[in-house]
Amino acid sequence: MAASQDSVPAARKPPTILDVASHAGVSKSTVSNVVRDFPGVSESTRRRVRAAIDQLGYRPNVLARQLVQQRTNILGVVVGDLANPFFAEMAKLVERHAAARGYTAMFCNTEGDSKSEIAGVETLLEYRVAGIVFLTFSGDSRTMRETLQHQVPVVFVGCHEEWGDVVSVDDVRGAKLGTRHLVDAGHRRIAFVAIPELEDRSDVSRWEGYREALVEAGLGPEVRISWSPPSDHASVDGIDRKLVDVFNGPDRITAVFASNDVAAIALQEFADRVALRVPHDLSIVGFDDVPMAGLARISLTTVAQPRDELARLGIAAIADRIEHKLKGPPRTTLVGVNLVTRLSTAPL
Amino acid sequence: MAASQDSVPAARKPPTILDVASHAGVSKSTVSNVVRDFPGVSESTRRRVRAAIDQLGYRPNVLARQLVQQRTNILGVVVGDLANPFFAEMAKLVERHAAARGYTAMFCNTEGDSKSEIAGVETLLEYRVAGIVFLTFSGDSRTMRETLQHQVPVVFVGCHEEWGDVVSVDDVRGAKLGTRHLVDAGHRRIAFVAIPELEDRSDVSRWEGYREALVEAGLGPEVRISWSPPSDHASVDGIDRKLVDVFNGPDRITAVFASNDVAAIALQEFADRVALRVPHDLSIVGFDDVPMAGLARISLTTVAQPRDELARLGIAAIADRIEHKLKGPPRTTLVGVNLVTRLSTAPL
DNA sequence: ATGAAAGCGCTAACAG
DNA sequence: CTGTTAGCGCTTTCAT
Repeated sequence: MAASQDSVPAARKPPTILDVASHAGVSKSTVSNVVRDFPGVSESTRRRVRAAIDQLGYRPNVLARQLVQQRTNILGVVVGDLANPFFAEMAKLVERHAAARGYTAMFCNTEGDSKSEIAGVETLLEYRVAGIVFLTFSGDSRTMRETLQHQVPVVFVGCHEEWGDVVSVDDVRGAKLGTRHLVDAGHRRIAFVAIPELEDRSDVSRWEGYREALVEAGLGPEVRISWSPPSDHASVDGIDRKLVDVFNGPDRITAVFASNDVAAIALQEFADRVALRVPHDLSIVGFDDVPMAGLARISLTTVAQPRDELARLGIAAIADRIEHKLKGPPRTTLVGVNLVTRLSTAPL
Repeated sequence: MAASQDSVPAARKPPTILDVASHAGVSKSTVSNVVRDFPGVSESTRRRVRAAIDQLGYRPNVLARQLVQQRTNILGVVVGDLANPFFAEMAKLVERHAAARGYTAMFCNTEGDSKSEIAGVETLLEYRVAGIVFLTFSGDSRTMRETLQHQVPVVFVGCHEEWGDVVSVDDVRGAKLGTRHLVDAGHRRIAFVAIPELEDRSDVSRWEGYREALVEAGLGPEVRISWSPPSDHASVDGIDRKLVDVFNGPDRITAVFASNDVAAIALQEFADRVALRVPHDLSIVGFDDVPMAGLARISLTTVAQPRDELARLGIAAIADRIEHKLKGPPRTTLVGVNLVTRLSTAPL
């Protein structure tokens, strides 16, 4: 094989609709009509045009089309951490459902940083995305709302802000379910654990659910642990402590409700490291039901979110909004959660 | 708050460069010059224009710009399974490095299906992406090559095809390393496990490395297990068998080299289920070193790929190709792997 | 049934 | 230093 054959050539200019037109001996409008399957085109010309298209390898330029149509089929998807298995799966599902409805997804990973969240959204807006799907909203609601106001439809999937459509689980209910499971198992000293980098509005609701469950059970006080794995320290009710101390001593925490599975699994890992036995010394409940949670070796009790349903309804909501099938004030759709009981929890 | 305030309004038409121009009392070229930080613009007009931009909330229309410039800053990223933690992490890194070099990533999940791979690439091509990054290439090389030929630069990151730039680890060497670790531990009956849905060119190389390690050690024959978790059966050297039987009896397999961590962890899970002890009854080596592999409860011995380096070099390669800083025939860049020894392997 | 013409919002010469 | 002009590739009236 000659070297020249193997060389990577400068990208050749792709054929335009005009090339096809002259090749087929018709006007460009006719080509356009054929491409878009517009009715009134005679069978013979249609065939001729099709032939020219195949021959030249013509592919319509979406940018040009969308420029004249004044709207794109691009959906911006904002996600905090693609490496978090929950979001990875959601991203995949969102992409699939978007494609099924004729939209192309443009992702934007924000690292949970409100600065890059704004920057990402700005980029999406420059591409004139038809809508934005937030899988995480970690940012500053005020600023974001200002930059987005009246620009594009927005849907929050698995998270919530009151200024856009929402499709999510009832986080309060879910957290209550998870915490109550611990209460029912006889635990009295139950803490809430969150990873600060990932905190958003959902965490607030989950904290709320946790709190309500404690109150209803006449338990208290609530204990909030803010922990960045794999650190040995954490902020417990706002003050810095050695994490291991929290789980030892007479007043020790015997069970934890984590605001998501990543936090829960990190805590389990921590427990293993410091020779705390789960669930014997410490029961752990997570939130999300990431695939990993189901592994026998992890076996995490957790509150499962119906990921596919979230993605499907989320895309449906924004597509309907874009296509003006849905009008009026923001709508919230809540889907059910259910507790998956595994081996990370046990009676006290 | 009035209901009308909360309603989701029809997207307002965003201001154009002309609006800004008239607002600032200059021509649109001047606005354009300001936006693009073009030198020769007087400080006073620059300020006036900037003011108008802020006031109107003007945001350049990237589509229009890229249409006239005849090139986009969009990078297409083709990935087989975003939910696979290795690819999720790679996707995230690729997005970040792309952004750092001024490109926007457009992802396209193929489910390892060559049909949707083609469809996805077609879509990317319609958007006139500046280049395509393959994180997986599961497809039909022939067809793909035809559709891409002379269209856009292509880079294969962590996978390889000879018709584009490649940035990957030396899969053969990596697999040899992993397998040799088993050989050195005294294992004599070592099998190769792959999940058919995820197989691609890398798997072929990894099989090759596995084979070479066996040959060099004077061991054999090689055994290839093609398994779809969590099935109880698998194709062993082409014939269907109960998977558990492979690891029992006098001629039992005592160690396995899996073509990736997902397969390895699935196998470990299977072993747990059928009461095979890892590593006592069965040693397992994976490939990738996904974050999960490092959890104490998983503790998978595996061949680690330097993900960030792969992503960085991959983006550098394609960006250089796009920007004509790199010319000539396809180039292959191999980066080092290293074996991470954990508790899933032990001497026979 | 087909073609001509007017833009979509922007950049990039080129004039002034 | 600033404005004028000619497109980029396409869709969309409106004639023919």
